[in-house]
Amino acid sequence: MGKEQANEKKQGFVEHITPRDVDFSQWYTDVILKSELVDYAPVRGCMVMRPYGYAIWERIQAEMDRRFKEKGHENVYMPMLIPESLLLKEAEHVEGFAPEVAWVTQGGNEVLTERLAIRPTSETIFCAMYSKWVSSWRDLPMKYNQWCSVMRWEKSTRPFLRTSEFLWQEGHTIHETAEEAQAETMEMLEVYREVAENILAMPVLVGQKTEKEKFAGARATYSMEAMMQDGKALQAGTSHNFGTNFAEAYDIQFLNREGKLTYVHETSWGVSTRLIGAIIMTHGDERGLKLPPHIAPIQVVIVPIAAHKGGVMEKCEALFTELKAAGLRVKLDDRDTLSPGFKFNDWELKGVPVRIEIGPRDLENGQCVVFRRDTYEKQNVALCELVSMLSALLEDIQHTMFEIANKFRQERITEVHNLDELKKATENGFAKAMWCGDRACEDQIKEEAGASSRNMPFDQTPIDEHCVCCGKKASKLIYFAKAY
RNA sequence: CUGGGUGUAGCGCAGCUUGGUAGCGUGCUUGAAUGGGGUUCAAGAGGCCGGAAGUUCGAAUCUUCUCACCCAGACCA
Repeated sequence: MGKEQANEKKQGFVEHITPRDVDFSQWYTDVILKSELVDYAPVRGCMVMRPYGYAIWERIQAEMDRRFKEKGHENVYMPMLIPESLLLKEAEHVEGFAPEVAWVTQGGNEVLTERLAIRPTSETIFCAMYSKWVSSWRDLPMKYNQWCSVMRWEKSTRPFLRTSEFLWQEGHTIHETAEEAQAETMEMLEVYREVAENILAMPVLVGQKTEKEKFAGARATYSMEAMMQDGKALQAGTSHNFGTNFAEAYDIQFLNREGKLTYVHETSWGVSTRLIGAIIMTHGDERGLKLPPHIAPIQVVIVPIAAHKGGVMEKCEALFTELKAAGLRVKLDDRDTLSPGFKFNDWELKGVPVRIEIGPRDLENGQCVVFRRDTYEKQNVALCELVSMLSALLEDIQHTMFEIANKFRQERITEVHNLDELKKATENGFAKAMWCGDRACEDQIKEEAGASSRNMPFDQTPIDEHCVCCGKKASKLIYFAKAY
């Protein structure tokens, strides 16, 4: 916050947050710190996830994990350390990750004979184990997932979006055929899309990454891309098909149905705590966080007014019990030194979807005041009808948040036909364009517009015959945007 | 990694030009009143000024080095 702002007479709702439209980056930093999602750690590039932030991650985990298991995956846990010799087996993979690997070189007082990588991702160690575990086509598929943290020695970091250590989930599967591996890759991408849109209320574009942007060692990478409120893209999840690339490097073979030794087809897919950053930058507003009800750690907060007066607190406690029993994630704010006004702002900053106010006036009328965070609307609701209306209200908020985000995104996706249009479109949104498929054009667009290719949608209905960059015959429909 | 900026009480800042051992707001503690959009009054606690070295009788202030964070790029998830 600037000096002038800090010295101004304080008024309004959240004067301690930099306005979103003034400085989006600073707004983001202010929101995540003030809403107590994270704090900076005493280690370079790392963050501490505080209870409220971690609770959001736990909600995301729960939603994802349930779906993974429904699709037949099992959770495992692999070691955090990877011997250098193991990491080095797949050349492209090494080249991609080597610059940002952190190494353990000493244990106690002894210098290690072989240094150990702190996993930047676990393909290599999964491969080592899979090669040990698979021998027959009857063993396939193997569909494992792990929840863990990984470490990448990043040069510049930002809470949730890019930190040296981050929490994620990495699914690793091996299959008998190329078709099965491709189906798995698509199926998990669809799981990600469904959670992003239905649970996080965040519209995403799914599609295939270009050769330039694909994962190191993958035959094909698919992603979901979300648009933040500054018009920049955030890669929110990836799903990779490795074909037999890793299998050949790590010797993962099995006897097929014809009795011939064959390489497995492998996939991997992951989402990280970056999703929390995506939620913040998709939905947040001038008052702070705005959490979709499905992942909000607290869906409903009850704020007593004049709590010491006859019956108020008792009524609040009864209501708390009732809502909790109805399956809602509810919190009673019984802090006795804070004024109601302070609490209103506090819970809005923290993004709680619904607030209930109950005071002496309400008790007389047998009602309460219900406030919704997404639209700021307040209404009086009879206490006897409260429980039944709340679940409908939460669903409506969830739906409305998606619609608003979707409308915002649609308005900022522009079909472009030349480089100038692309530059303009990517200043505050995505450009939808045709591309010849040459790396040179992709590089030139990055150079001139500062925009990178995001992905190529599955619906390839062309919008032009010519490449947006070189004007030659175009072969692909593709999105470009500035990215985080 | 390149360019710019910032580190002084939990948080936000002033003090630095012109050296003399630290101040404001807010928060925190205690008490009382108040309570429907960041309450009020009173009394308190809290900092070797990011770290190291140097100049000096004396350094938050001057010099050098270093670390961390923020912003914009480059690079990467």
